[in-house]
Amino acid sequence: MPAPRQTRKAASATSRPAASAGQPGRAKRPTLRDVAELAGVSLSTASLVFSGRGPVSDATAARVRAAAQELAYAGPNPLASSLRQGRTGTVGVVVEGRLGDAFGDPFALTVLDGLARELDAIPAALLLLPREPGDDSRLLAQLGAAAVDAVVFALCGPRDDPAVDLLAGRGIPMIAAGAPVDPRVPQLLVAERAASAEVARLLVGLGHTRIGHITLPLAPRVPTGPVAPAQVALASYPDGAARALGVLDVAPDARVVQTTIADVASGEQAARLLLGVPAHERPTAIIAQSDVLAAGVLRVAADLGLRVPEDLSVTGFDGLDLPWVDVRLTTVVQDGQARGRALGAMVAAALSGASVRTTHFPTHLRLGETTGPPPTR
Amino acid sequence: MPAPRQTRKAASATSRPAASAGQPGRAKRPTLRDVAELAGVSLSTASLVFSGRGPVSDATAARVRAAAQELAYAGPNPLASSLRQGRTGTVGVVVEGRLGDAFGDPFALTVLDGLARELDAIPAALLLLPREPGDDSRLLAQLGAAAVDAVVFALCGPRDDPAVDLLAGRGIPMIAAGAPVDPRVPQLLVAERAASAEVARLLVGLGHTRIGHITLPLAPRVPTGPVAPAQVALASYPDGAARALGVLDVAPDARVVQTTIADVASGEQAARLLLGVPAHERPTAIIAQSDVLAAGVLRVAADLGLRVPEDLSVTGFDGLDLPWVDVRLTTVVQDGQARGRALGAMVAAALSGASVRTTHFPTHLRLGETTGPPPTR
DNA sequence: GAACGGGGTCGAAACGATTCGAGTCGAACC
DNA sequence: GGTTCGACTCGAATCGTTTCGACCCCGTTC
Repeated sequence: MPAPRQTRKAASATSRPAASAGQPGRAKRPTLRDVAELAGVSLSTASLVFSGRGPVSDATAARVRAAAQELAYAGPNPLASSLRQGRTGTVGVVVEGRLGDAFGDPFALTVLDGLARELDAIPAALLLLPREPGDDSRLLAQLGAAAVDAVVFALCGPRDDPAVDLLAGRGIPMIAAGAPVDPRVPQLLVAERAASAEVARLLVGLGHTRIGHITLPLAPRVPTGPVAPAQVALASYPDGAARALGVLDVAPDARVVQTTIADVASGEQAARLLLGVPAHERPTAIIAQSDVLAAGVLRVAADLGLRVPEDLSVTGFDGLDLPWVDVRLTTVVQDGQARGRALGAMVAAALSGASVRTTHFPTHLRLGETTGPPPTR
Repeated sequence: MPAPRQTRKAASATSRPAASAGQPGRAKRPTLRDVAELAGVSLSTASLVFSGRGPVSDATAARVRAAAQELAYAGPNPLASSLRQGRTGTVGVVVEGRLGDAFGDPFALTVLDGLARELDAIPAALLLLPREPGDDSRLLAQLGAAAVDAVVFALCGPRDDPAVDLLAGRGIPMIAAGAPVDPRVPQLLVAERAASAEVARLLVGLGHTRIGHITLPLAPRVPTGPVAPAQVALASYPDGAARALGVLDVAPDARVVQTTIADVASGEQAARLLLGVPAHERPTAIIAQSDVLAAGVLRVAADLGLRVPEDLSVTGFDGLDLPWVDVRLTTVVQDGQARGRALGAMVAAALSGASVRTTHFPTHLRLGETTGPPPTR
């Protein structure tokens, strides 16, 4: 075993400055160079030991590891490593609105879970990038400063997003589920409009003529309240817009109420707006754009003494299994887990250099116990 | 205006290789050097323009910006910038278990939301680091590869965590809420045991003698089922253990059942174990370690025809406002938002070099409609 | 008119790794 | 015994910034 050669600043390996009084906590950390010098090998060999990428004799590797141990070297600095390799092992997820609001919807959580699971195989970790509704500045700043390999727009968001320009300029691949709409962003699409139309057709077929529709937010910072059908097509969030258009395709006279966020409370609020009218004007069916909204409708119906489905039919979207909802909701089932995983797979493909194409994701109508013919008069 | 000097590889600024056929997507991006050369200034001056940190004449700045525009330069590479500055603008959050499970509990989500909100001011983004229960390897790999400025253990986790050694070795500050327990990790603590004991005291004071207790998981990968009181003290998750010990301090005979995850379904399952016994053995009060678990208990009680609180008292923990629970639960209120923000503030302090001390976070018992004297046999 | 000060700019040294091509050395083969 | 072949190791270039100290030039001040 050759004696470790003393080269430049070899001393630094042995005598550490021991956290100078000025700096509170941050002592100087050993680097790979320190380790290499203590082990008496070159920087490159030491690197090989940690990355396991090249042939290194067992003896050398052991010496390097011993040196690392002695210096309390915790492994290569991820930042330096990433810079060199051009990979960070981090994928950004843009989240619309406060985290609590966005993931208060169990469906969104399911998607995130599936996505995380799939990215785990790359492997990559998830960086949360929340966007304050109506204020892009913080998100753009984050995107400019964050080192990510790719960005996923997993949840409903605006059709036009300035983040796309920024990311495209950086050459960072993007994957979306519905929004933003841009040729540079491959999508995992759900036939929102068709699925929604199918629900409306079901109800119309049952004989309903007065139909209410509760949408997800159609734009940032909207209040919960009625929306004119003409405005729907202009909505900034394509996801909710498409579902609403599907309903209007089949039931052009549907009364549309949009919500601020997708949660039970908003669903209740919207339901009260639709149902709090004289009985002869009251909708006999309410199509909600999400199961949590539908859950709110069910609660209001119970509160108003309306039986479901005898007095009121209710439908949802997503096919959640909410343990605290006792009826089986008629809804459009989409597997959130699988959707998240599919998004993750698209990310993986993009990162491996493959060109990713827009794909479709299946849904199906599930008949539950919350739909039936309208009350006879 | 001086003509741009032609220095080494100045040509690369004008003639771009245009995505060679071999590499699918990744064209070579312009760097700050390209911009500087095109603008006819030094690299350092160009850097100054983007960081805004030094004095640069308006004319020069404009020229640099124009050059950037022309080359479609999207701003300094975050990776290189971070490496140089030693800061990434990213804070890791260790999440126990699948994302869907962990944040299925609205309380956890609230904490995360508060944390994100506070970190936003640093500014820093949140990197999700899930740990598969009972399998640290993936987490450790992620931690080794992820570039984070700090790590937060915001949710219940194991008392002893190998991640602490790794992070301490890297000099990355850690902040925790209960676990892991380690002198290198300052904590934001809740007086779990005392709060829990207070609940138990309330029930004992009301006259209850047969008390059931439903705990959060006490260790990774546990099945939902009964736990011997002696095992509680040995539990790997200090959070749930402390709450259980608080109950046992006051009601040593309490029957303890632990759950797999904190959700309504697990609460139901545990409640059935406790309540599915002959009436004279059946607990007259159930103390749940979380409001979602208590919600499960309420559902089972309703299913079994037990009136709350006449036949069964039920308590929770967290003080959630669950829109789909109609009674006002007796519970220990802790403001999750505020707790998250407090954690964020501790992170901010740690990053600014201050030494952070373990702190206590307040809770208070809220009397609701779900507790009363036991049935008079 | 010399000394001084300050705005503006620049060169060069980090930051901490990875990777490529080249070099060394011993063993195996003819 | 010379050659070839691997296995192992090394030096140097590179990733794309930020930042420190020096420098230059011009306007002030005494």
